[in-house]
Formats: sequence, C-alpha cells, structure tokens
Amino acid sequence: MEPVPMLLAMTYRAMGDQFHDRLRQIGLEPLRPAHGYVFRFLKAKRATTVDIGQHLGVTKQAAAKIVNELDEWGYVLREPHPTDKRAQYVTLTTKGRDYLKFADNLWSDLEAEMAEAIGQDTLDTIRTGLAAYLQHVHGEDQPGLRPVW
Amino acid sequence: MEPVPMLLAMTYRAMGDQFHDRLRQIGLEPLRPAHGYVFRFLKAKRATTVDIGQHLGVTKQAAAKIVNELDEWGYVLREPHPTDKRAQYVTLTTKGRDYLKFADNLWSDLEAEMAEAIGQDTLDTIRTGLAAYLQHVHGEDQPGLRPVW
DNA sequence: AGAATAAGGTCAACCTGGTTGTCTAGTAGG
DNA sequence: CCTACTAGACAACCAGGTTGACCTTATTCT
Repeated sequence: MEPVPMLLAMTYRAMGDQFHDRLRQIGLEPLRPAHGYVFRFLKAKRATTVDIGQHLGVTKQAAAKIVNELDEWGYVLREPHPTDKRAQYVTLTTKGRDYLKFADNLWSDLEAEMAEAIGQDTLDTIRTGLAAYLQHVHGEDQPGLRPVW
Repeated sequence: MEPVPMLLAMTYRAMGDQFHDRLRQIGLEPLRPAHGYVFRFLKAKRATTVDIGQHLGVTKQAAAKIVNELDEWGYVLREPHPTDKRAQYVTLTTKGRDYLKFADNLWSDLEAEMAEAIGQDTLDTIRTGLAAYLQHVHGEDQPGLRPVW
C-alpha cells in the first residue's frame, strides 16, 4: 500500500504537469509554481520582496530573484514605498492580473476534470480533509509554501 | 478557496517535515525522500542503477549519485550481474532493510495521527480518491516519482 | 563470423534554484 | 543622537539535477 505522502506527491505532479503543458501551448513564459504563488499573494495584499520571501518560505535573496524575473517579463513592477525609502512595493501589472485569471480558470478546469474522474463528493472530501489536517498541524499561522521535494 | 494542488503540496510538506524531524532525532544520515523511494523499489525487485533512475524519473547519472551515497553509508551494495558483465545489481544491506522498516513504522504513525485528526473514513477516501485519479490520468504505467517542485 | 548498433556505467562540465555572508542606506526606539 | 534593526543588492557557494562524451559489453542484422 502506497504511503499517503507518495500519493500526494504523485497527484501534485500529475496536476502540475497538466497545468504546465496546457500553459505552454499558449506560449507564455515558463512560469514556475512559485511565480503563481507570488501572483496570488500580491493580489491579496501589497507586499515587498521581503514579504514575498516570507510567504514563500525562502530567503529574501531567493525572493528577489523571482521578483526580478517577473519584472523583466512584465508581470510585476516595483514602486516606491510611501513612507519607507528603503522599501519597494511589488505590484501586479495588467499582464500579471491577466495571467492569474487565466491560471485560475485553468486550475478550475483541471479540478473539474478531477471531479468528473473521481466524483465531486470525493473531491470535496479530499479538499476539506486536507485543509483540516493542515489546520490541525499548523493551527492558524500556516507556514510558507517552500519547495516540496 | 485554495486550489487543490496547493493543499496537496502543503500536506506533503507537513507530513514530510514531521517525518524528517522524528528521523533526525534518531540521528540517522540525512536521507532524502528519493533515498526512501529507492529502498522501497529495491525491496520490491532486483534493480540496476539504470532501473532506479527510470523508476525515479531522473537520468542514470543522477541515480548513480544517489546510489553512491547509499553505498558509502552502507545502506546498499553493488553485486555483479550474473549474465551481463556491464551491469551491477544494487541490493539492500541489512542496514537498508532496517531503515526501511523503521521508516514504514514512522509513516504508519503519521498516518494514524492524521486519521485521528480528520477521521479514518476521510483518510480512506483521500487515499482511494487520489489513487483513482492517478489511475485515471496515467493508466497502468505510472510514471516515475520525479522531483515535485 | 563480423560489423553496426544499443545499453550499463563513469567522468566531467554545466545549469538552476536555492543558501549564507557582507554591505549600504534608511528606520525606529532609548 | 546613538544604537540596534531592517530592505534590498551583490557575491560566493552548494545541492541536485542535466547533457555530452566515453569505454566496455551485449545484441542484432546481414
């Protein structure tokens, strides 16, 4: 019997691969999961590079690299912090928001296909079950989304 | 609402971190998930480095590195292939088998705690649901367990 | 049998996505 | 104002992979 974590990893891979494949057909930059998490985070709140690193669970230097890429590709831009002259807010451009919208639709599609394959109720149970487990382990303050492997 | 893959990744991390923590308390070498997968694979069948690479979904060179480590640490040893003078079988030592046993117990403990937290039936549904999805996506020939992130 | 091709294993160079460590400029609290 | 801290940039490094070349042994095809 496969250990549960193995199933989690394999399923994650399977969904991620499909996501990536379909994305590539559109011909967008080779965005990695971390980029997506940044978009989602930036949509929710204004944030600096340090904030992003914290959220991702990586060092600020690693976060800075990611932000640089996103900047070069036009998904985000930096604007001066109103009160702190050291800091810069990282904000989504229109391209960034469009990407996020597109990605969200794609995820919805993939989840819908999953629901079709294993049943909506089963999928719901998976979702709530995993969420409950995370709640149980981490309590309120969920940790970053650091690299998985 | 969190996308499902995010939940998968976070849960995988959470379980993996706990596994790693408890393992470290025992003071064993810093084995990574890939090493564990190798053990599991070697227990099931005799295999060469190339086979291992295939199973892991990495190049034979990457597999060779892993096997080298495991060899140095005494978890596996190489023995000549009976009919093919090029090839070597990689086999588990007693230390390797002991580790695997220990790890399996640890995983069981973690799953038991998970079951306690979210309910045995929920956990069962998660397990069968994910397995069914993988079956649906990949059919019979499951792919390797390549790095997840 | 002999030649061409494929496969196991090793070596070496390189790439990527992270790390630590150091520095400057700006902030905040006593 | 002085001290301690923080945002961000720069550089060196590391781990875990990759690609490519190679040698040796196997296999296949004529």
